[in-house]
Order: sequence, then structure tokens, then C-alpha cells
Amino acid sequence: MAVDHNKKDMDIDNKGEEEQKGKPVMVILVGAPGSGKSTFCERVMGSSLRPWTRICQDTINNGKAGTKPQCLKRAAAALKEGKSVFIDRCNLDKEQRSDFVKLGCGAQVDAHAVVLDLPAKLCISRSIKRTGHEGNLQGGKAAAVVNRMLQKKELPKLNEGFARIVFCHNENDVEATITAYTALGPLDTLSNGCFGQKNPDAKIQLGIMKFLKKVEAPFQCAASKEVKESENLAKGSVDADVSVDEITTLAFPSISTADFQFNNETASDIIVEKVEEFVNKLKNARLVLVDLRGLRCNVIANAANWRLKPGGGGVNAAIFTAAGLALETATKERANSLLPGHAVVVPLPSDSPLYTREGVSHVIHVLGPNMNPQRPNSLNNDYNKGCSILREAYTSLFTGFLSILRSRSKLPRRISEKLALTPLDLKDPSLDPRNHLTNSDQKIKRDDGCVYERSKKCKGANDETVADISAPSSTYGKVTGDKSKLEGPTSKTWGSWAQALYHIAMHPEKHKAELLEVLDDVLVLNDLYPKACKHLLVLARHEGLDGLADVHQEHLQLLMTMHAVGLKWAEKLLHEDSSMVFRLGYHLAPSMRQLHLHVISQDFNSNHLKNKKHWNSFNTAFFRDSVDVIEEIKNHGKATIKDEDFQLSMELRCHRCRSAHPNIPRLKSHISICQAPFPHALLENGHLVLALKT
DNA sequence: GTTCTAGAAC
DNA sequence: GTTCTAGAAC
Repeated sequence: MAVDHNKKDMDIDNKGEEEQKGKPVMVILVGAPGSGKSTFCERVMGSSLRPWTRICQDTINNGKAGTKPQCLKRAAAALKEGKSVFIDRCNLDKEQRSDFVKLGCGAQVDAHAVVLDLPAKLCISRSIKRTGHEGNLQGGKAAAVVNRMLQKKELPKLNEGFARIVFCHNENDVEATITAYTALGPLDTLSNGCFGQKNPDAKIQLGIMKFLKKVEAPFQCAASKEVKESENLAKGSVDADVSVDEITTLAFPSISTADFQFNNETASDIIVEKVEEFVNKLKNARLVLVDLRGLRCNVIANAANWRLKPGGGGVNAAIFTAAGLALETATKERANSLLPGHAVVVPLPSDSPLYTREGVSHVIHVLGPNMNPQRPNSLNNDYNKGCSILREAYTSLFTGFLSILRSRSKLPRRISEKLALTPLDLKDPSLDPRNHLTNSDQKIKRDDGCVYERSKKCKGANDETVADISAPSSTYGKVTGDKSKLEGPTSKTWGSWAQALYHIAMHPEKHKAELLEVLDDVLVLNDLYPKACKHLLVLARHEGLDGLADVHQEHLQLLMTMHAVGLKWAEKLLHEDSSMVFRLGYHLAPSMRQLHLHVISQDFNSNHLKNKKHWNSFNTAFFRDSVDVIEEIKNHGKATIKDEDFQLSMELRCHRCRSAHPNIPRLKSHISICQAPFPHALLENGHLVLALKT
């Protein structure tokens, strides 16, 4: 310990000289918001024998935040009165400090610096907590501000005019320094010099690498380390963990500043600007710029490369490694490449280690501008373009996060439970307040290894485990026995308006005028509210098939018939207009009862396409391509019915170029002119039906 | 699934 | 002021 507060000998040595006239000191505190500056002052002033004045910029203006000149004026007055002063403001760069140091010289007073160089994580946690609304918007903002400040920090040096500088890197250092200043009587002095400094030019490490590293280690170790680390937090680790589970948290790295060599300061400004723009929309969620080991989050932003492939830069490689092959596969399903300024939300499959161990539910890949001439598509220092792309990148990122939040608020409770079911919770379930409500539920699941039927109120919430009803026969019998006529095989309650297709399928003879084709197993008709120029339905005639959830191995032939008939009609329509492109598929959770295959042209030019749900039901994972469903039934005997309801409220993206658009009218005007080729995932494996080139 | 409409967003 | 969304009712 370099702090020399116990060197009584020295104090005694100096006493003779100093006894004549006690000399005030000016202590300039240096530290980010949340580093503990005010606490430091209060602790010293609480039991010091020396007269102190604390000059706090946050409260100098009648309890409100004031200016630097106000602080200087007040400090000068206090020193003149012979009081020692604390300068309680961040003072993180030389320029901010210099006027105060000069003040000290003018007043013949020694200037000291006490640097509270504590881990960013600690500062941010405290600074979030201080707002009184932990985890809310203020929190996100505070995190970004603290991070920016720490990026810009400039540690004090003796040559700035300080007589004494003490660096505190942890709570023990802080305690020792508080003791030293508390013990500093009116006539005492502390020795001059620089104490406790370690690797002077070290920059704050902006790395998600460390944050993710614990994924590789056994979780218990990581968890206990985390607890140990956060013991120093005033609030304690228990609260911190609980709150993280309850607050949807996006951890994001600084985009483009590493490999892509974007100027750090400009990038920080853009981060703050964009975070400020979005915090108000986030309501009960949190944004955290990552430099935070042990912080648990539900959504991670990845500073991706344009190919959306693993490898390359540190953050990208780390995330792909931690999330396993599942992330690669899931990413490929959504996009094959990314344009600078864009982002793509990828829900993590439930078998990804990042999901099972860390509860991370989504990765948002985001691509920033490239300023690195060593890499392809460098912007050659064009910061006009660079800044605008970087802004777009953050906008896309936060918009994506927002879409996750919106969908999450609609998810049934069961899903959020699943997200929260991390090993830490299992270790001590009492730490989690939700467990008072849900513990018994979870016990049942674990004890008998089967999953009960979902609540009928959870509309469309058939996740894969739930759809697979393996409940005891009594439960099953009750459901089937008491079923009303409005209920289908999956026990979803269908409103009267949702029965139209079912009635047609059961009584085609009453609907002759509406039918394009009548076959033994299927009917073909125009969708009553087409969402594109051409939009047909191939309707199964079998009773008991309400949607994909009811489809099993035995229906494989039917699915193939439906596909063949759909294909036939698509080709027929292509013959009339060869510029059309068709896609064939099912809605994961259809609104209308009775299994039906959509055959829809990809122009989406229709007045009936009016809202986000319409668009997303045909352009996200909510739309299951017929060819994929058939493959799945072949291989697994049933279709995966994941909870893809959130897809319906996802941001609006062009199905061709994947650009994001703020609302339906803007999206529609874009798709009316977008000529970009379709994404590879659609062009491959017969997902799209196009005219043969002749 | 649509329609209607309050109120949010612009 | 107008535009747009999202929730309730059907």
C-alpha cells in the first residue's frame, strides 16, 4: 500500500515547521460519476478535526447543478477563510483540473488529487442506483455517460501542479485514504508525491471478451466470483442479480472503434447521442455499454462483420464462440450479410450455451462503418459518411432491442420464467422473488418430467415443449372430453370470426363461388384480404388440423399435396406474369382455424396489408416455408412450434434488402421500388418460386 | 382475420 | 394539425 497515512514519524518531523500556521489543503477529487467522490468527502468531513468545505458542482447552485466558475469562486472564498476544500466534481481531464490547481497556487495552498479509479462496473452500478430508479432509462444513460468519461479520462500528474496525488483502485485504497485525510488535523500535513499509481497509461479496456469469458468457465465459479466482486457494491449482489433478471438488459460494445478504427471520441459522442434518443422509449429496460464482467443481460449486441460469420474481431469471435453453432444457424436463417449501419435481431435457439447458461435470449448483429484502410470497404477517413452510418448502426441496434422489448412484454409468463432459470437461480431460488409464484410450477416440471398444457389464455403460445402434450391422461381426458365445439385439437379457443376457413373446408359445396379448385384433400381459394397482388390459400380438408401444431408424420402426404397444388397455382400465375415471385408457407400461429398454406406473391402490393403484424407474418420466422415444414416432418415427425409470436412485432424490414423502416407507409413505399436481389436464404432450396429464365 | 378508435408520434 | 399504431370488440 503506497498510501502513507500511518507514517507518524514524518508528521512529527514536519510538525515544528508547520505548527506555527496550519495550512489548508485543496483536495481535487478525480473520478467518474458513481466512483464515490461525495461519499469520500462526507466520510472525511464527518469526523475530521480540520475545517473542510465541500465544493460540489452537482449541488452548488442552491442544491442544483451549477457551473465550474461557481465552484472556483466558492473554493477561493473558502480557502481565503483558511478552510480546506474538497473539489467534488469529476475532474477527469487536465483542462478541467488546471483552474483549480492555479487557484491553489494563488492562495498558497497545496493542491492534492485523490483519484478514485475504481472499476467501471462499480461506478456504473452506483450511478444507475443513484437515480433512484434502478435499471430504468436513467440507468442506461448513466452507463453511457460514465463509460464515455472513463474513455476520455486523463489521470493527474504531479507536473500539473499537484503536491500530492493518491490513486485508489479499490475499496481498501479508498478506506485508507479516507483514514489519512480524516486523521489530518488542522496542523498536520501529508507527504508530497505520487502514490498508488499503476500502469499510468492504461486505457479502460473496452472488451466483451472478459464479459463473456465466464461462459467457458464452470458457472458456479463465475457466479461466486461475481458475488465476491459485487460485495463492495453498496446495494449488494442479491439485489443486483434479481434486478438484472427483471430488467431486460442490452449489453452492447462500442461499434467500429476497434477493428474498424473509428475515432473513439466521435464514436463516444454518437453513442451518448443515440442512447439519449432511445432511453425514453425503453421504459423499463437497460442499456449497458460493455466493459462489465459479470453483468447479466438478456440481449447482446455483436459488432459483426458484413458476412455475419464467426472469427475476425474480438467481440464477434467471442460471441460466436460463446453462443455455439446454434447462433450461426439461427443467424443464417435471418440474413446472410449485413450492410454498414444495419442490424439484425437473432433470437438464440434454446440449445445455445449462451441461452441456457446465461439467459441471453437474443443477439443483435450490428455492422458499423469501417475506417480501417486494411479492411474492405474502408470509408477513407470520410467522417461525414462514417458518423451518419454509425448513427444508423446504433439506431438499428436500439430499434431492434425495442422490438424485443415490445414482444417480451407480450410473452406469456412461462417464457420469462424460462429465461430467468439460470444456474444461479437454481442455486438459491429464494433469491428470486418470482419463485414465490412459480417455484411449485417448476418443481412439477422437474419431478415428473412432463409439461402441462399451456393456459388457453396464452394465445398462440405453443412453444415446442408445450405443444407436445404429455400430461397425465386425466388432464388430457378432461380437455378432450369437455371440449366445446369451438375448440380444435390443440385446445386453442377460436373466436367465431376464426372459423370461416374451417366452415369452408367442412362444407365446400356451400362455398362453390369462392373456390378456385376442389380436390379430394385440399381446396384452393383466394385469400379474402390478399396481402399481395396474388395471394391464394390451399386449404386442407381434414378435420382436426387447425394449424402446424397439429401436423404429424401421418400428414406428410397431405403436406406434400398441399405444396404441389400451391406450386401448380404459383406456376400458373407465373405464366400470366413472369415477373412475379411466389413464396409458399404456413403461419406459425394462424389466426384462422384449419390448416392452410399461403401462396403469396412477393410484391406485397395490397391495400389490405396495413400493419406490422401483416408484414411480419409473411416476412419473419413466423412464416414457415412449406419446403422446410415438409423436411421437418420427414425428419422429426412434427413441426417445431417455437414461440415466434414476438416476430410479429419486430421492426419492419424490407424482405429484399433487409433495410429497416419506421412505419408501414414508409416500408410500403420502399418495397414498391426496392430491386435488391432476395436474400440468399430465400433463393436457396426452393423457398421462392420464380419464372424460369429463358 | 377486420374494423374502430384513442392516443401516441410526428 | 395529421399520421400512425395498437388494443378491444367482433
